[in-house]
Amino acid sequence: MPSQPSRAAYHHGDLRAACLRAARELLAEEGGAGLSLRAVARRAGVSPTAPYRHFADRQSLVSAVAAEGYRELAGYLAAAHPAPETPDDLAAVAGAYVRFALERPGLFRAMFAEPCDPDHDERVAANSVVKAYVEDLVKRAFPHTGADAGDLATAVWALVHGLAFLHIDSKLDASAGVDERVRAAVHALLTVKAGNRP
Amino acid sequence: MPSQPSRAAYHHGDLRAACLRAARELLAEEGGAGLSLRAVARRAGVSPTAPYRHFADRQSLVSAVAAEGYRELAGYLAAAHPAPETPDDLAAVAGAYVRFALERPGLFRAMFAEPCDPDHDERVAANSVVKAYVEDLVKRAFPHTGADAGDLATAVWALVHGLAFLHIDSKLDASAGVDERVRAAVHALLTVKAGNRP
DNA sequence: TGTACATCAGTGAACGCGCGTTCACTGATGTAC
DNA sequence: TGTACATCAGTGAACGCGCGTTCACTGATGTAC
Repeated sequence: MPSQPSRAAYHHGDLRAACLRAARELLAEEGGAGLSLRAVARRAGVSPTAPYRHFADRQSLVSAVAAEGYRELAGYLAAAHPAPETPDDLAAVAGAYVRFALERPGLFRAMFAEPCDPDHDERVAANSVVKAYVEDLVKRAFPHTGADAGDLATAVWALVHGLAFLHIDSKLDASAGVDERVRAAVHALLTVKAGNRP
Repeated sequence: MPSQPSRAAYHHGDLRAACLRAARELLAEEGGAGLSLRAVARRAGVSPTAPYRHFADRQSLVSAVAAEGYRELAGYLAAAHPAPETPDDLAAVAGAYVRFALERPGLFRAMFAEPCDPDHDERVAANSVVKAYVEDLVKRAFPHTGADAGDLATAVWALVHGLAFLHIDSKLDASAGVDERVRAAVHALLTVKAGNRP
């Protein structure tokens, strides 16, 4: 008779989920260097080799965590503004992007600080979702920019991505409020393009 | 009698410089994970502990490499345009920034992909030089933007920094030419601000 | 110029560590009859 | 309902590895007299 069906259903319950949770905690506490299969197992309270039942190797674990991060980022952005249409809406989403990175620097680095393993389908798909989301977003906020819509999307993404990395790597003064700085920088870019609308 | 005064002056010649060179090669070939003191010593053809004569510990070596990278980046940008004054000049410098990252992704990551060790004076100084350079650059290209000059400098730096990272982490289609993409994105931003000039 | 000595760059053995991964295993769960 | 069996999640010992760092050392270089 199992104790509870939802938790600890059998041997462990859901070791895969527990590993992912442990991996995220390790990323938060020790950064990418601390993310080892053995550390994950230790934290999940399980033998060093147990995770191999759920992940082929270390790389596979990392990719799974990154994929989870991408999905979470997409949700985070959507929550910032459900249906952004104006440049101001877009600025709010941009702020959310940077905030996401600042609140989970370890995860954010794991997602972006290396080329995506092209063999890990789940990760590739999650990455694509974010990219498509950003492009769609920019196209919706600036529907009349015409042929350079892709360039604009790239520029916007690069701007917030650069702000995120410069902040988590402490390359900017932390004196000014982060949110303010993002807003100011994004507005400097967006004010312009808004003028392009008919 | 020493063989040659410039090279192999005594025991090794200039092991410190040889270590830095070896470290850069390792970064280029294997990335940050391959940069160990032992690997550096091996590559320099010296015993595993010899580098300790020149670097207090691993962190110190990494910081020295990063500092060298910052100085090199400053030179690289200056070479792209010796005295940038117009937005077009600035776009050229921005392109150089991204090219620098693409040509030395390992070094670029070592420079930026972690908070700067605040105890390593040389590294802190080199980092400041780049930051001041970017700010000065933007101020010179847009002398009349007034109070938000700092925000604009941040935005420009973030834009090129984001482009650099998105490229070296393969988050953008590599199909379009990198230089073209940078130019297009930078122009999207700069065209606007150029309109602010009297 | 020649000798005695101090300096210090590089050596080599050794330490303890955590890592990824393998393997044969155990023991609980689920299924077929 | 009860028993026999297959499945498979997790175990634990073991492997070989490269790492950072320590230590006492050696031997070449430079200096004082």
